[in-house]
Amino acid sequence: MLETDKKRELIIEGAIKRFTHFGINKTTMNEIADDLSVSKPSLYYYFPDKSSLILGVINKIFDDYFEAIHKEKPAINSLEATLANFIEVKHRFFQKYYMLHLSSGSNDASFNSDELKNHVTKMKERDVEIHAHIFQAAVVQGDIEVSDLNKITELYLESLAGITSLCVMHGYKELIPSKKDFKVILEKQLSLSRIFIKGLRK
Amino acid sequence: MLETDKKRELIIEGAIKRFTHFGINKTTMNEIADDLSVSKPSLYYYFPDKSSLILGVINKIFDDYFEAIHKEKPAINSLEATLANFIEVKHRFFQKYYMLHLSSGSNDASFNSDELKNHVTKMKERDVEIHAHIFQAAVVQGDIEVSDLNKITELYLESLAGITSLCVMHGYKELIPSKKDFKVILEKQLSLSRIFIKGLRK
DNA sequence: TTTTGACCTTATTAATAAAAAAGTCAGAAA
DNA sequence: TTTCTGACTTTTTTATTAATAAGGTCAAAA
Repeated sequence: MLETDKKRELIIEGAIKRFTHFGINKTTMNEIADDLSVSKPSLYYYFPDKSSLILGVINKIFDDYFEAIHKEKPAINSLEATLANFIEVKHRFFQKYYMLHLSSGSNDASFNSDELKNHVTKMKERDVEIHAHIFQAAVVQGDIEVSDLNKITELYLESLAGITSLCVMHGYKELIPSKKDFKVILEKQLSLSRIFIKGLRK
Repeated sequence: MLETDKKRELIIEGAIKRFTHFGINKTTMNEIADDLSVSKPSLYYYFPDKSSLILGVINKIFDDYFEAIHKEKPAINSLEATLANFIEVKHRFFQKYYMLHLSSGSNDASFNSDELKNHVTKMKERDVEIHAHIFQAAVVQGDIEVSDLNKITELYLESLAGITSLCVMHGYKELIPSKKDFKVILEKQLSLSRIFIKGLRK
């Protein structure tokens, strides 16, 4: 049983390598199997279909993300600094897993099934919860003032995601944004975040 | 010469009707000609190709938009109220001309030529100028404080456009967003605008 | 319990033919 | 001379089909 979980992890890691390099749709189950020097039916022994493998990949990535976010949490006491750190964490993941198109409109051609879309949606809801919690702490501290905590948190995250979305589709001639493009996005988000937080102050 | 301009206007208006209803790509030059009870070569007498007709359409729409914005300008003295009015004006145009996809990433499949893309970009730059002017007035009045006027104005408009972009692609199962979707976008934008402005206050 | 070669089925891609739309031009109408 | 048109050509899009590739299964072996 423990061995089984280990094998699953190995497969997921192999899949991630292919996915991040060539994208989900351009990666075949055979290629993943060959990379690991196993046969295709072996893969299907651990994952009933490609979708569930993708789901496993997404789960792993989001687990890593939430862990990284969690590590940042207790670091600093200032709302602005905490959120800036969160943005940087998200940015690292965005850059690393860009080819999977987990962000933007969330529903890329990569995600065929509704199950996958719903799952990504759920992950985003968890992200909102975490951010709402941070905002709540700042409210308690008397740092900021919000009417509807959840609504404002969603608006905050959506405004940041919107920046990404626009920047990505603006320069969509290239398959993958340049280092510079990524940097521009990050700086815009940090700037917007600062203004947004200041706008919530009493 | 005056007659020629009038004919051009008539053709543009006919094209707008088709474009807003079926989209640019699903409208043929023959259909536009038939609607106006003229032959296709007549159209080509006034516009050398379809692109230039599209350009004429875009020009007219943006002229109307800037005129509507201009009418709102002197109305109120408060920055927040002025920007709210601007958002509502833009929203009306966004709704009315949604099928042309002038907003979002600006470069839709509708715009084949680079010329059209550049033109829309120019129109957006003018929009930034107008907004920057409004911000500048508020700076002079001591209402707000901005380090880089143009950068902040662009960030402001981009954050609003990002909201639209995300909302549109989120519910892209339907060809056209529902009345409710439009309303949600408007309210999010107004809310974000308020917070953003407050975040610029001293 | 885990793995595989051989197999089947479904989805993607490639090639080609058919249809439609963009664009032209000589000449007619105003 | 300016504006307009029927008839035409060229280019693009769409539909059809064949070929290939990828997803997925199963009996049997390790």
